[in-house]
Amino acid sequence: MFDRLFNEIKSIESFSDSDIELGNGFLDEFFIEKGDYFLKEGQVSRHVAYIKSGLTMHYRIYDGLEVPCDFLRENQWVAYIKSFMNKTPADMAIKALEDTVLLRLSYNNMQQLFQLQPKFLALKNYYTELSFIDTAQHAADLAVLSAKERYHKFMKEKPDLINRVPQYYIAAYLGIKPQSLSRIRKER
Amino acid sequence: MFDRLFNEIKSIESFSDSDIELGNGFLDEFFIEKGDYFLKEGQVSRHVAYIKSGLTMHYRIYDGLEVPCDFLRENQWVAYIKSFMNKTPADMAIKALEDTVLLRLSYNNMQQLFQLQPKFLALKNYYTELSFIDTAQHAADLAVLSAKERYHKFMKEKPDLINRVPQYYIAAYLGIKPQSLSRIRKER
DNA sequence: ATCGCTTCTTAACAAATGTGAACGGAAAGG
DNA sequence: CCTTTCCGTTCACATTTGTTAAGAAGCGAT
Repeated sequence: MFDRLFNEIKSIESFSDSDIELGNGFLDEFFIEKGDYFLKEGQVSRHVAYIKSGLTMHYRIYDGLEVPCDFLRENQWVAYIKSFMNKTPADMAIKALEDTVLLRLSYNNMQQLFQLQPKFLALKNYYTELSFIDTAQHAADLAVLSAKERYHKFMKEKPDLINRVPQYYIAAYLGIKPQSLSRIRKER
Repeated sequence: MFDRLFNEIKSIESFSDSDIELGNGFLDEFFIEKGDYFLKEGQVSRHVAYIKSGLTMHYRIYDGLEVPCDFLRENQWVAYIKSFMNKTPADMAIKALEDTVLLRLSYNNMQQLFQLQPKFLALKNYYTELSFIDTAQHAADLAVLSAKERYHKFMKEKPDLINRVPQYYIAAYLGIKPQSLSRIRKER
């Protein structure tokens, strides 16, 4: 059932089958309906989670407007590291844009897992680095590319999201207004 | 001599004095002249380093233009995780904007350190998360703030860099042209 | 299917940022 | 010390993006 996650994990840190079983024991399945929250602003994040199916969005509110900074979907990990690791109230929220099925790992379970098998620490490191690289690329795109170029790149790299994420969220993610995105889309 | 680094490390992961000594044994001091490179594009990064003094800049070339994505200075760690961890050629360069004194840690030494004391793995995790948070904030600023707001925020948060980094680099970091930055600076 | 609400589109105009060029001063190198 | 190059500034004008407002289209709930 969770083959994809486990095969991926094995290839990253050469986990044994017993490691996998160990890890599996600490996960619990969790469901979030479309529009509901994985993490609300002000809460301390207690879990990270692997997305079995569905779609989540990290975002902040600026001037009453929801501004996304990340979209995560099936076969990705969702977490707000800043709140989760430091146990501080989140200055950001995460909500489901679709009905979403998760495999959750709590903070305490994660710490136990790290004690029992330090390779899992290296694994978490690995995933953090992946997110870091993505975020750095997004920042570079915002600094260097025009609005039009950012949209075309988004379309090329995440074509599935174009139809799963409302356009005003995509616009905000790209740092432009919905009307501007509409204008860009109209050109050819 | 390295009190600041060691005190910081101790407070993060409750390292003992012998841990600190262990770590210290794996570091070597390294000097980079202003304008020289910590990492060239195309090279595989072999080290991370703690900056004792000086200033470095991560950047990419776009249209023949150097576009910074990070400035790091004394008491911070400099690294290009993507190349260093995956042993892939860097798609980015890091150079010194001032004469810079580093404490370097090689990839092999880091791995040894992780074997001998897994806490160091948690420490690396911690520093990666810090950079991640900074980068995510920078991306959000680029998406949400106007050029003027980005500049004022930069001035407020990193006032020392205003005088240490050439303005055309700051402009590129903020995602604007040098002339626009000049115009913003002129207004009062 | 209909109603009500949200999202998307369009347009005219305003504001912000980019472009190209010129100038002057600062810094670097001989 | 002089020369050369680089950097920061300024300006006029072009282009991009934002703003405001309105209507069309999509979507959910009844």
